[in-house]
Amino acid sequence: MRDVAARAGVTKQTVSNVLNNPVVVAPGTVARVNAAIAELGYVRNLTARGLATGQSMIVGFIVPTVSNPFYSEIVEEVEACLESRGYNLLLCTTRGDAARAARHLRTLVGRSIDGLLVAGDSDLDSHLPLLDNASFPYVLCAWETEAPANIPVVTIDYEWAGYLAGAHLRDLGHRDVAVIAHLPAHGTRVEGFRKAMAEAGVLVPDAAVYSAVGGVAAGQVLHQALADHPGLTAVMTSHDVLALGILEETRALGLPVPAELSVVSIDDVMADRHAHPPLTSVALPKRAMARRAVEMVLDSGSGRRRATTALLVPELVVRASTSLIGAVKPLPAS
Amino acid sequence: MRDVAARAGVTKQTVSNVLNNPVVVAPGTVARVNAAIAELGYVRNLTARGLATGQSMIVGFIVPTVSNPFYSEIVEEVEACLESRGYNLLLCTTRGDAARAARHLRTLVGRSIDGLLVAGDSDLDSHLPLLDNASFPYVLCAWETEAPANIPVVTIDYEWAGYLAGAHLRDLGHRDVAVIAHLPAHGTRVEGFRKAMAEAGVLVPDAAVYSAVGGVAAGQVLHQALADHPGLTAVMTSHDVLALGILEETRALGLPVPAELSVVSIDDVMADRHAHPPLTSVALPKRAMARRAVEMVLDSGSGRRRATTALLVPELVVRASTSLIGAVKPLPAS
DNA sequence: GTGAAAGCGCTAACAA
DNA sequence: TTGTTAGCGCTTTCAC
Repeated sequence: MRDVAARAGVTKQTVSNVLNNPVVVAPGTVARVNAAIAELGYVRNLTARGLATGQSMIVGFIVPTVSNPFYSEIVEEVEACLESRGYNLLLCTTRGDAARAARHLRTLVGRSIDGLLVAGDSDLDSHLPLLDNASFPYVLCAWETEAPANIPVVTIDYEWAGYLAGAHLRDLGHRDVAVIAHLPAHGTRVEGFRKAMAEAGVLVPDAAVYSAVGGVAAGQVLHQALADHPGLTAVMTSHDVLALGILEETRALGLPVPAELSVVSIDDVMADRHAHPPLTSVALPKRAMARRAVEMVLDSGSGRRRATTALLVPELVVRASTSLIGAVKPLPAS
Repeated sequence: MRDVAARAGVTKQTVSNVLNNPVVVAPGTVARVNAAIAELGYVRNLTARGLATGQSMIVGFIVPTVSNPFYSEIVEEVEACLESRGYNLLLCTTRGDAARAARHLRTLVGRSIDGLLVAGDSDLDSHLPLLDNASFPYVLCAWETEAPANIPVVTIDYEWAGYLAGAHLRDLGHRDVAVIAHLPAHGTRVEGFRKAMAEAGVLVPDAAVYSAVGGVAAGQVLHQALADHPGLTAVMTSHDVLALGILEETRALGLPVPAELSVVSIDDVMADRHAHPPLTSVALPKRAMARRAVEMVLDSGSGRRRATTALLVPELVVRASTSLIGAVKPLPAS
């Protein structure tokens, strides 16, 4: 910067002024400075700028993993929003490792990042106090369990998502249903589901709620559920990874969906559209949540700084994996 | 830091010394300083440290997307390696947008990051000169097209991957084959495939090489290929997303795999294992590549700084989607 | 083993 | 409109 200043016959400060907007600089000077910048191939050092301003133009994001379509979509949207506002993304994954999550948190506090988004409750709950020393705003994101008070959180109404799935099955006439869920993480979704079924007077017993991690496991669990509940007409899964696994399994079993078993899920991942049959799922507004979260951290300086909660509402997307109970069975696909 | 120093009755410098290894500090002093740090909840400012040392402990990574299993796996491994060495990851996605890629590159040059990994050749080829001004080492990664000379690159022998797929089909006796590929990006893989087939004297004509982006499109293209080549006994796809789409389609078509059509692919994504049938695929050593790339950028300071090229070799993983030509057809799954 | 001084490259506030 | 002075929080060099 000093070199640029010298070459343009001005001081560092003037160079700084043409680089930043606020101060008006004489057109001639601007031209000379820009010429010098171009000739020297100068790029301003953002670290130094960050130290001087206290703004790093970096936002951190702690996420459990990126190899899950739910999170990878959120990460992409967050990155896109940040980029459009001139920020960069510092990505940290926890991978189900609480110690690692804590390490990340500690490092981030030391970095003067301009904000932090935290998704993936399970690994972090207990370590959140580390952020007390943080000099930047942070918001919790995609938080499914009870969020600590006084911390802004933008999340989805997961219970409502479960309710919508349940109401759908209920309205289709299903009464003998099972749930396959990623527990305990998705407990809220199951509660919502139960509430919807309860409105038709049907109680979903614990014996009809199975736990599974991953699509393959879900497939196995389906066998169990089918054996336990011979009258079963429908299944809800707590997220699409499980549902996709179940769809695979029904195909192997020769069990026609939705004719003999309706399957409804939660998340609405892109692959759902192309599943066989296309999966009925409650769409979680991931991208909207991502955008909201970014706005929230970045704008938390201006205006009120109080903890706010944004609760986005999911919507049912009906495709072909659910049908009225007792509907005529179509012939198996030729 | 000044406060810590005051509380411990020493100077900033001494605090700095206990924080960093090199200088030996009296045990008593160390204890007092650490106590002060703990009491004050002090965390050292990495921006300031970065400005002073020229080391930010941040490595950048430019990738096309994270919602593709190939890249998300690489991103995860890169992040893990960096974390274990005390670095953080600055993630940039290009999303097939060259302008955006260029913007990212420009910003990164201004950040004093300690290194940069660049994957996703197609969007960036032409903008690479922007890195000439960079003050940090960078390495190209997962580069499939011709890499610019004099830049270190760690990638995979994609042609060999194609060759392995071809050799597998060839050794199984297949002669009438088609290729469905993400072109032009995966052209190298197709070339390798052709070489393997050529060794059995079979020429794969351009008319048997189809282009498709995405699994659904691949499914459509399969119809076309089947119509064009009635004698078709095997298909190679250039990556697993396409193969998975094709497997779905064969199921809808009632075309048994591998009895009537063998399918071999390239990549070996986790989902392959659980596909129906499990997909035979040439495994690209993504995680090894990620590790190598991280080592390469971070260690490029020490020792020789010359451009090096690491070419990792893929390996065929035989599962159940390929079989000897003319093998007995199993009955369709009950 | 510890302290004092200088400086990393930039911006903030004010003075000219 | 431009220049001057300070200082962001840390490390480095060297003297004590």
